[in-house]
Amino acid sequence: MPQKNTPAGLDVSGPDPLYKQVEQRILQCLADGEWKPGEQLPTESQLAERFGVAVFTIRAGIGELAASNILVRKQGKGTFVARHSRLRQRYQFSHIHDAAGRQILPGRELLSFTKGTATAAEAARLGFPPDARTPVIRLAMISVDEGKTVATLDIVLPARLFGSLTAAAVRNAQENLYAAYQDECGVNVIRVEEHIHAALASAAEAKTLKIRTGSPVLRVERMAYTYRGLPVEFRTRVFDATQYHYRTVEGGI
Amino acid sequence: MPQKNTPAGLDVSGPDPLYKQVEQRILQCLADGEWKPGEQLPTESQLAERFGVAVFTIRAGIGELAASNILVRKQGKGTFVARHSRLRQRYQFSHIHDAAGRQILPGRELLSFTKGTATAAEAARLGFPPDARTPVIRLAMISVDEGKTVATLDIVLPARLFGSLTAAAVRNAQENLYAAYQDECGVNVIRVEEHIHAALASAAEAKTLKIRTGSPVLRVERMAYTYRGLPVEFRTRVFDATQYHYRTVEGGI
DNA sequence: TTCGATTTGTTCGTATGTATT
DNA sequence: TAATACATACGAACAAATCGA
Repeated sequence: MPQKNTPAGLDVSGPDPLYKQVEQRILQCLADGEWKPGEQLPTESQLAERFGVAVFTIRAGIGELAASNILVRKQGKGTFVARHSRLRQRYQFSHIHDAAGRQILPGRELLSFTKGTATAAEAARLGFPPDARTPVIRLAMISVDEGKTVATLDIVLPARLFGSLTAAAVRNAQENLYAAYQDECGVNVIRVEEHIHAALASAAEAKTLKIRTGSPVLRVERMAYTYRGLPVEFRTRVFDATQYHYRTVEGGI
Repeated sequence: MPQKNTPAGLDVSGPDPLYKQVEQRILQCLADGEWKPGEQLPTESQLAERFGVAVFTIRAGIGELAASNILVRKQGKGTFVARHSRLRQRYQFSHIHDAAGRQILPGRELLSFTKGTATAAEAARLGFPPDARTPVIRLAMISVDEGKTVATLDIVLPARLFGSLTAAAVRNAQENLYAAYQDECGVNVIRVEEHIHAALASAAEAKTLKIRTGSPVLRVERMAYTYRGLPVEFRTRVFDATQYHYRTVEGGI
């Protein structure tokens, strides 16, 4: 008998330690939608019984997912699937700051909500074959802060995942659009990658942002991913580089 | 007796749990230079005896510092103070990518190494009073990749911490300048904050980067910090935005 | 308001596995 | 091979937070 399998499928003699297998199993359940954003997971003892391991091992697995902001533990209540709060960002996903260093948390205004097919470039980014005419939803928006247009915001979403998204839901969404993705479509963004470019404002951008054509702008292209690296959103933000900049922090303590 | 103190000073009845106190004590030892970059810490059992707690508690404290890349644990060997490798970045501190998405890991060329006093703005960033005429070291460099000048790189260092730094040490430093800071001056960078601006190339920048004056550039201003939030370096990098861009990733798994 | 049941947080002791020297 | 050191795993106890009776 070269290996021992518990009924739950965890492999005691496998290459990965049990707590990492627990982590993967929980991630799989999340990807399968068994536990949706905001919902409570079974208690640690229940999970221990289900997976056939000690509570200690469950805690180690959950601990890693909590450190990654995938799960949230609340003493006395339980363990929950992390949500994007409606009122503030779960991550510091908004990196726009003004010249004084103050973080800008702008509101949004929806200009258009249209359905179409992905361009080859968009399909490639969203993980679809370039010639598949993948149905997408396009959102054209502007970011507004204290009455000023801070940035243009263009979003491309695969229609297959976001079929239930409506213009009204986008308009009603408060600070964080990703909360609407969760509530309306069950899509949970857990990772983003951004490419920051500098460019000169096009005539259209200049008009929207009320700046001069050819003045410097920052263009931020973001890919957002859900569980298991599945790409779910491509967005482009353009803003006046003479008024605003982009800020990041790296490293701990 | 409202509280109980072990001889090592850990407060059992304090507001913070023991493992967090262990974390703080270890951080203090690092800040005091008791264990220098690359050196081995006492074993977990020794630390447990020293602090008067169980090995489990020491492991919890060390675990948090290891997760922050402050310490490195090696099975069978011991726990070590993390180092900036000479050959590659400990963090993905280099965020410059080309149009094809390839990360640029450029070499450096030292143009000048001078000593002077901080401007008011520099003093403010480095945590000194603006009128103190704080002595600083200035490094003017260019980043070079495959024979091309990728970026200008200007660094300001407080002379008080970097008195032992020499132009030769900077020239000899391989990929990672922060390794030289460790080896030559015992300064360990553990956190950086970057502000990314877009601008139009000045005449001087254009000449160095071999681009046209007024073409778009990205200007990245970085503050680097060591233990306990002490600022130790201010650097500015400027590069051609038509060839290169800045990339970040956020979130887990 | 108080009390008790539930759930996670912290701490300890112990045993065994695995990498290093 | 043997000793050392960290990694994994289990069991147990109590603390702290939460919630409902």
